[in-house]
Amino acid sequence: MVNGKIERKQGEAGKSKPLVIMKSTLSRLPIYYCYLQDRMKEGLEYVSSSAVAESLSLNPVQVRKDLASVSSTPGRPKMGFRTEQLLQDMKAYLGYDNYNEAVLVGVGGLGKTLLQYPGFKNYGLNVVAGFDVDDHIVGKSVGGKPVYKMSRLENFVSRMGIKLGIITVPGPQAQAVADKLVASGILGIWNFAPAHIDLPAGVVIKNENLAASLAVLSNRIAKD
Amino acid sequence: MVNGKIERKQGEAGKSKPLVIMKSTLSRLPIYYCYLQDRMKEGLEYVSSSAVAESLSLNPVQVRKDLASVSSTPGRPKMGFRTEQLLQDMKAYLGYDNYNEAVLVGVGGLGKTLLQYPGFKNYGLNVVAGFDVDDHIVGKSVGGKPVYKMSRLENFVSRMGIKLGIITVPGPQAQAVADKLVASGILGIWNFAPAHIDLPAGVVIKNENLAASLAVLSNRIAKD
DNA sequence: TAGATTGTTAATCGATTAACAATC
DNA sequence: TAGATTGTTAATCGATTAACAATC
Repeated sequence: MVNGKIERKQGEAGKSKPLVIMKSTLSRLPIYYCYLQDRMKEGLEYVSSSAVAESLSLNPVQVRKDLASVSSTPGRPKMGFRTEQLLQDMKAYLGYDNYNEAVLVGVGGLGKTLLQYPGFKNYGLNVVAGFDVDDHIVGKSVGGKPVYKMSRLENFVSRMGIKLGIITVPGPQAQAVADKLVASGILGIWNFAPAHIDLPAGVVIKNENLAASLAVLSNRIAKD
Repeated sequence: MVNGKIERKQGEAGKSKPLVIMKSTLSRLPIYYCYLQDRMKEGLEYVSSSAVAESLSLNPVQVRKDLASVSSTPGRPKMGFRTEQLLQDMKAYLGYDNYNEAVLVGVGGLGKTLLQYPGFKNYGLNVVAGFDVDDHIVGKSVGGKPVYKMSRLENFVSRMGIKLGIITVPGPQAQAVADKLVASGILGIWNFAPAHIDLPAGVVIKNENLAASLAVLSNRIAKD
């Protein structure tokens, strides 16, 4: 009994931070991050979760929990969180400190846009090259990034040890591209193609689906 | 008591379909739709929810419920749903039958891509024009869509009675653009700008946030 | 002190998943 | 009939929101 009590106490002292952060929290962090950067520029030394909630139209409790789950130091009553510290904690947690390299496959309309999108570097993402089957674009460079032919994909990815692949090919080719990426050692796929992709366990995927977003939006417009 | 019973019975007979469909279901419908189109092309007359679930790596119960919530006719045991009928029901529910007109503001990299994206017409979306401040692009046409100067936005939107606005301007300008759109009578905003937008009640917004998606994906890669 | 803000525990909500009876 | 599939009701899970005590 006494032992149990002591162990519990030690356990409680040990848990400084939750090991995992809720997925929903994670997807809000970049929004906070962006907002805090603006406040930082304004020279605001402290920021309260209530202020953040108010500005971003979120529930204050939700914001408080979200911030608490990443902040290395607890918020101070009546003050809130130190803006700079909080930004740094988020930056570290989101991995914006060290670049994550990625390749992009399919340099069409959307692919081209993403390849030259300058914003990714703020999110710790560095798209190092594009790949395409079209001879008209292979060999060119888009936004300073080289475009190689598909046959070089596997060698490039495995040699550079790249872990993230962005798929922007037409739907029917998505699975084949994914298979190649996986075979080269990719661990995560960001899929913009309108197609379902089957993957072996251990490889994670995030599907970006404009049609799904649009469906929700249109439906809400229609109803009101 | 007897009355109560009768009324309950009538109520049950009356509810042919749920009036509202879960948001999560709604966002899966386009995925089913796409899948069913492929099966249709293959000439498959019937399709079962178990087969759909298997192919799309979803839970069979979830798929069954989703399909049941849009299908005008119940699925038949041992058979499943008539592919053609189900496609038609989804098409109707998602509003893919009648075009929803939209304007796009900010014809930069992403804006240009979306303006000329041919896929939207499959989703019942017709982006009729783009607007921008840059004189170099104003007056040109992108993917067959005219690009007008910003000063024409409000007049254009209100005169054409357009209900949906797509925002692809840099973050700091998003709020001002949204205000103009709302003033012109827009009911829904599809926001691709990395910024929070405040809106009056009655106007719905869907924020598209690549940084959020990326955060979730990177985190899952890092952990595994 | 009073009031604003914090963190935590409990209640609610929405969505998914499990269990099962009904049907062809 | 047996088996695959359906629809529905109940249990579980994850996330949000409400309630409240603690702190500066």
